Amino acid sequence: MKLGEGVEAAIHCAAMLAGVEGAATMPGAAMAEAFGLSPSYLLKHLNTLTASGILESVPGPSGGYRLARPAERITLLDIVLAVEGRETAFRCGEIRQRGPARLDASAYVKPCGINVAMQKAERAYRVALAEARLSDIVAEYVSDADPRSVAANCAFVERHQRPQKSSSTKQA
Amino acid sequence: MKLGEGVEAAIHCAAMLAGVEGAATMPGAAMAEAFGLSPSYLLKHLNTLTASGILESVPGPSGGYRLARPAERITLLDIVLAVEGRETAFRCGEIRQRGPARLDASAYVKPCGINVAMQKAERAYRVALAEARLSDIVAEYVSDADPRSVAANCAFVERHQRPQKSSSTKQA
DNA sequence: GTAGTGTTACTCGGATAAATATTGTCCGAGTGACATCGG
DNA sequence: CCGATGTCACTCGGACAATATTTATCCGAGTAACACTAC
Repeated sequence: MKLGEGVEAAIHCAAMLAGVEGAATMPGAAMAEAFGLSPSYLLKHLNTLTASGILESVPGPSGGYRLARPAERITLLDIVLAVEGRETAFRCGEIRQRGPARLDASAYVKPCGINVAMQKAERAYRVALAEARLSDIVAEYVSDADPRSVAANCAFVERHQRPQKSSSTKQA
Repeated sequence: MKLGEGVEAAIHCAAMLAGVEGAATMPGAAMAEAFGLSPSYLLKHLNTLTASGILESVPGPSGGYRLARPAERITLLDIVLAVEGRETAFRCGEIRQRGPARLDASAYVKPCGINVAMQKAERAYRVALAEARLSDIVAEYVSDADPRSVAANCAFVERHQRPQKSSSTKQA
């Protein structure tokens, strides 16, 4: 029961990218510097988020990352599953079938009760994460957090975001 | 987001020990054979459960393990926390403080919103696990599972449990 | 002055090592049961 | 026959490797901006 370090970084980056306006992008190196992380390692996680369709990446100068869809349609569950993998934390190995006397398959058609209970708990976990939209996280941060912190982060975003001239579709 | 293999084994062992009557004990080697696991490795997890106060161990011949308290007072959360550790899966590294301009501590008195959301989800997970009592797991198994499986497991318990002389020696 | 072109610098992306946690195995300490011996 | 005693086998417990996963790093492919040259 341990989440990787990268989950925290991924969520923070996504929240920061939610602050960039329109189709502008922000380089991964800037976010790495912002959070004091290894640029190369952060890139790996951002790449994973891109592969999962949460972020979009633009190569070349003035390139970087941006959200692939509005922050209202991105949940913490999306990010966690992308970084940590989609499979459940508890995986039933069906060790009951290796029991004292292995009966034939007809005795194991009903699912293992332990597995059911564990999956039920994990579903509650995922539901709670799915209810946390990235836009909510950002909104609460802007309204509740210390104004100095908000101002500093907004200034950082303004300073490092790279507007896209030939942007195809999105305009704020 | 991955639970260790030992969690499944620990829960199955606890469920099996719930079937042991009175103060009788069951050797770890028997449970290892029952589930097709390495005896030495299973002992490690059972030892952890003992250290956490969930199981009791009796050394010597006719020794083994038994539940330290009634199955009604043991939840899946107890077992999971004992095996996987009590700390939360998501640990906030406060990377927000390593941001662009590190403000003084007064700007970070409010907790990180991301951490709050993650902990809220994990609390839901733990609540669900805490609601799953070991006695419920066993009861549902006895009533719902295939009768052949129940009979086989009961026979196995009867065959391998070691009654303790210094306590109420129940003979079935 | 303007358009074309070559260079350059900056970006992401994947392949490659180090560190850490998990899994698996082994041997030793301790204890109750059993057989033996003496009364 | 009954009790004391020494030996033994069986138990858990912690220390020691092997493996898998996570973390961290480096170098390469691609692209748009920039500077330069020619017209």
